[in-house]
Amino acid sequence: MEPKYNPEVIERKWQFFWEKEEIFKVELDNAKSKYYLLEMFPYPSGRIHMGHVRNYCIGDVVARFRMSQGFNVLHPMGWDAFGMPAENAAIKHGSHPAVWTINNIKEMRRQLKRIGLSYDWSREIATCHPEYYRWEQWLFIRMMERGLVYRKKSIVNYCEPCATVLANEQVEDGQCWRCGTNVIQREQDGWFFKITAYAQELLEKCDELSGWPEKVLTMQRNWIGRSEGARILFQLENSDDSIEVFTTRPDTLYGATFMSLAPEHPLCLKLSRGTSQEAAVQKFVNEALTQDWQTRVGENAEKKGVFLGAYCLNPLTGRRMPIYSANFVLFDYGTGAVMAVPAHDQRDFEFARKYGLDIVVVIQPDGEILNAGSMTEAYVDEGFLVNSGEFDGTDNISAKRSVSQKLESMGRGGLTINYRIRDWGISRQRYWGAPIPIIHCENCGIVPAPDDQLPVVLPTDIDFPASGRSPLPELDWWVNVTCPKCGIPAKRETDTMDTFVESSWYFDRYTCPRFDGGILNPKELGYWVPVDQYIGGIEHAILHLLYSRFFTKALRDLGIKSQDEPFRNLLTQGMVIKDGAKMSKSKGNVVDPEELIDKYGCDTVRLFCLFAAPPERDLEWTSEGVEGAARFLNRVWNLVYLFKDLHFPKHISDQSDIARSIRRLTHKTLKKVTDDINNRFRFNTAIAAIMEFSNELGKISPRDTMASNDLTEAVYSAVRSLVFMLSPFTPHFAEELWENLGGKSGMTRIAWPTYDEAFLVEDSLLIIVQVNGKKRSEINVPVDATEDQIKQMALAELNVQKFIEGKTIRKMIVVPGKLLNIVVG
RNA sequence: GCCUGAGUGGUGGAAUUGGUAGACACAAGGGACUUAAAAUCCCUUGAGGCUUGUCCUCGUGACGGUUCGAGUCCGUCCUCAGGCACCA
Repeated sequence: MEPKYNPEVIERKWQFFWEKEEIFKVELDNAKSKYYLLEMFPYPSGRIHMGHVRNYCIGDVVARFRMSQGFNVLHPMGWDAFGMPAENAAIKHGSHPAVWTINNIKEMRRQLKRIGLSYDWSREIATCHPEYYRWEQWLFIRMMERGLVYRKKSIVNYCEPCATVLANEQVEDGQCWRCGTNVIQREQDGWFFKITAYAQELLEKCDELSGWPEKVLTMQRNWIGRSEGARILFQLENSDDSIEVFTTRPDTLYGATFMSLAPEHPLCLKLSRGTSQEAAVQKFVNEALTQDWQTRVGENAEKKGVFLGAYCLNPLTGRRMPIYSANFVLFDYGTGAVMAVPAHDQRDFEFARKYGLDIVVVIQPDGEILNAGSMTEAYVDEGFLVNSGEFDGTDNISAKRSVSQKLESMGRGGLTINYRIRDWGISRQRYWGAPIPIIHCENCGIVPAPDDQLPVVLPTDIDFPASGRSPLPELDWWVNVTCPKCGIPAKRETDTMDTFVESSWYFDRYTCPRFDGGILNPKELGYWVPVDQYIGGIEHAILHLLYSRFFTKALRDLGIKSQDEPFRNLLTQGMVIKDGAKMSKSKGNVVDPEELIDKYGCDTVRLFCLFAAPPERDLEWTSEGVEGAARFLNRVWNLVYLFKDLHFPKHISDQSDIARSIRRLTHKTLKKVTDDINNRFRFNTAIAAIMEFSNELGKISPRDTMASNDLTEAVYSAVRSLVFMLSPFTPHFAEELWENLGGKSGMTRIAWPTYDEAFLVEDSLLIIVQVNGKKRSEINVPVDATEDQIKQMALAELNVQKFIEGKTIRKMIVVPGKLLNIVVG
């Protein structure tokens, strides 16, 4: 055994060993319990960063621990390989997105391998691979057949020079993030996934996700945004057409005095046409649509509107309600039209005051008379209906139902549930994404690519234009095809899919990554899913996790999956922070993982990542802390070196108190570490316990063991337990020590040590003695001491007597094995 | 504004079910070794007090409450972080 810890040599040695022996390769085995552990796969940006390291180290501890517990652990890794940065780099450096991506994957795979993670690399997936997106295209068509995919016109952020739709997060201050041009709102055709079909189930199933952080569930519930209310039809004056609104306050319908439409609402221009308001409305709508979002609906945005020159009729009062377009009405929510009840809605109130519109009070609170003329703000709370015809006097809560029922009987609306969540627009006018497998035919319209023509391969043998535009629409040889239905010349869809589509099902594909008989191999899928533990950043709390839940439900309804939910347990790890801020290039506080590995070895880096904070909290990076982790490993190395030649005694002839206490601490630590990893994911406290254990062992010298073979046995076992407990955290370090101690290599295949309750028994107990709840003394009592004996010993304590002298003992509270509280008065 | 979290020494954090507050580590100070430094090892380290003890008082964002006993439970409030936000 080397007298000094040399991480560079041993890390290379053990990584080679694990790879050669295929230690982490797993296969379906019905005889064994499976455990599917997954960390969110990375975007191949080129270099791994500390956030990745932290995420994957946390996962690796769990994986190795479960392996040692005898589970058949599926622990895969892959690449979320489509996306804009590849195109961006291509424009900047003149490389091809595919080449850039493949090189990045190569580099990052090399970096990940240096951390010594327990992945089954034989299952590696890159989502840009045609054999991956082939099945995504297949699924797209199946979903289309079930009505879960459709095409519609919608209003999107659009950058003209770049010729693409931009996601909201790609618009900065109203400008394109890449070219700086003002983004415009443009109506455009696009493909949508009907996630709203599952809105209710996605919401309800949140209650069953007991292994998810409450925080994430709350965010998802808010995002889905269910609200109960009514839909109401307002007939247009001099027309048979109606405007439909959604409201949560049908009880205030008698007080609706005007109507507000979102500027995007098609009726704005239609109704004002030919009226004296036509020009004003055009100007207003145009302004609202070209304005950036913050200016229009931001915190300080002014509420503005314009009369359309048209009226609709209140279905219950018959009142002529002027129709306005208002900038604060969201086209995306409800129906994009709002019945305005100024007396009972603050926005409508302000709007009515500004434009001189009628305010009619229809809800009266108890003990206060509202007067429309003197109100300074809307009354939005509960009360009784007034000015509401047959409903006068009913409380407004029950009026919600009765008013809705009346509307329903009139055919003018009824109770309904509205969701905030929108359908998922997946069309991107980008090149580097999975092609949408559709053919547009003049005769047949939209025709899916036939299954036997899948995958629709993204052409890669092309020059990538410097303009940044997708080259696909210009690629005549690719775009021009014959219609699979009627055979006439037709054109391919040139939009590609949002990259969130790939990440919505990759965890299923890991169960059978090379299967070519279908999207998923039912046998493998049935054995491995659901994911038992998913680990990743909180930034995916809504999008990725919600989309994945949606896909699992869609796959279930297609008869492919049998689970309702993809991820049984979710751990959201915190960010890596340095000098109080998230590591970023712009702040100049980035720490390069590889430099650290060069300097200290990956085991030290791993140990620090796991020790400095519990996983879900942010981790403050300090170089001193890393030094500390390295020092600890050196101390353990030296300790093991010191005791490496101890032999397990043939027979034990003596009894040693030190041996007993070492044995007790060994098993106590085993219990603590097992429990912390198993049930709590508290690696920081597990490591702290190991440190304490190691500190105690450090106090024993080899000379002590010569005198007692009882102690020899205790230390022999303690040192081996110490090394084993470190194996999930610092696996190379542990394997090397284990081997030097004569152990078998491949520790994940060796059973995790169990603790023995018999060794945990203490010789004596430390009892805290309190007087009136304040600690006044502590006493050591024999384990078998009776309550009376403990009380007598406590009362005999000098410092206790000081505080009870001259007072009456009211009672004594005994917490067995821990504490005695003497209550005096 | 609403919804989540969180607030403990100089710092990161611990205290798992209401029972010794500050484990473990970092930093700092002192000492040993060394010609010296680094490394390593040992000691001290929440604040305050004097009577220097198996001592006392205070102390977990603030103020109340429940309890024999509260970092932990309840109420009110403050601060910070994250999410949502004119959602009809």
